[in-house]
Amino acid sequence: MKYTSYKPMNCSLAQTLAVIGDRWTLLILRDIFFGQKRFAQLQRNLGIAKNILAARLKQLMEEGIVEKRESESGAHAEYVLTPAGLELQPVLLAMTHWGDKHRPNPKGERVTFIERETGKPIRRMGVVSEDGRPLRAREVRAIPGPGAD
Amino acid sequence: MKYTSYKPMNCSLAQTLAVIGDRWTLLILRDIFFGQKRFAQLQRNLGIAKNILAARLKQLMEEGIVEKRESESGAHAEYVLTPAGLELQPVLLAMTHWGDKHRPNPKGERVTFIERETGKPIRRMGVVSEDGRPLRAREVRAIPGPGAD
DNA sequence: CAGTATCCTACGTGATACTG
DNA sequence: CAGTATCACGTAGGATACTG
Repeated sequence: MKYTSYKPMNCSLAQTLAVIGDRWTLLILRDIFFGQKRFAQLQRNLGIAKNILAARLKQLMEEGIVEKRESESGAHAEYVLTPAGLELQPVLLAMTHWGDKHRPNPKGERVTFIERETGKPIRRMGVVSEDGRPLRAREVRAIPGPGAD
Repeated sequence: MKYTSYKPMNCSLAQTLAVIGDRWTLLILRDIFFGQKRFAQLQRNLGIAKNILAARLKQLMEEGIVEKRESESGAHAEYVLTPAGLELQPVLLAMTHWGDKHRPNPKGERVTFIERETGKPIRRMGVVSEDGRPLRAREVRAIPGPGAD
């Protein structure tokens, strides 16, 4: 009768969904990845209700994805990604790449990710073999590990 | 007053969420990636209500992620991934990797992805520069493209 | 500015019964 | 087996007013 929770599932994907699977969470993280730090900025950019944003940020803090701190001037609060949060970048980028390819804007790419130092676009997110060859979906197989049921 | 829809957002990430952002969708896709093909299998493995599963599969077909076909014997229906669906694999794998690392099962890795031909584990999903160097989140920058607002 | 506190409602979900 | 139909429910989401 209650909504099924992701938490008790012994599945790495479900565990990730327990953290970022809510409707707004990934969009909030996107904005934080893009440099937004403040509550009001996030709220305006996203058009999200304040109570929802507050709840999601609280949840992200409890999950260790985001940290709250004072700004340098001490004038306001800032939300920044923790190391665990930063490691969500491959997830965000893989989803962004897929959307840009399969649900494109007719005017072209909406966003390009470049390497900060060289200015060159990064490589498209993809599955890669141990020695660096790109693999297609069918060339990959999943086998249960010690933590499987 | 209505739930905010992802569709009108000019954002590649939001577009992807419009396709796979529902609570059950990614878990269904996971099972299909893992080789499940039939309605009853999916329903039992996931513990999902039949009407929900039917609705999600229908949606996935409309979005061009999954196709329905007859089994070879003709005895039952099968759901298989389209090319666009197969290209979601990086998303699934990135999420699985994150969950396995940051929400681990104490007994060890829940699943390992190996290259079918060599049997060797694939490389961990990560952001990579044009010439193949792994990049950390902070070394990547997003710049607006022609499809940006 | 950065939230809480309330209240309301629509929607996603879940259970079950039924059908070709 | 592979769904459809119906109904009942909880909760996520939304709007708004208020607070330190």
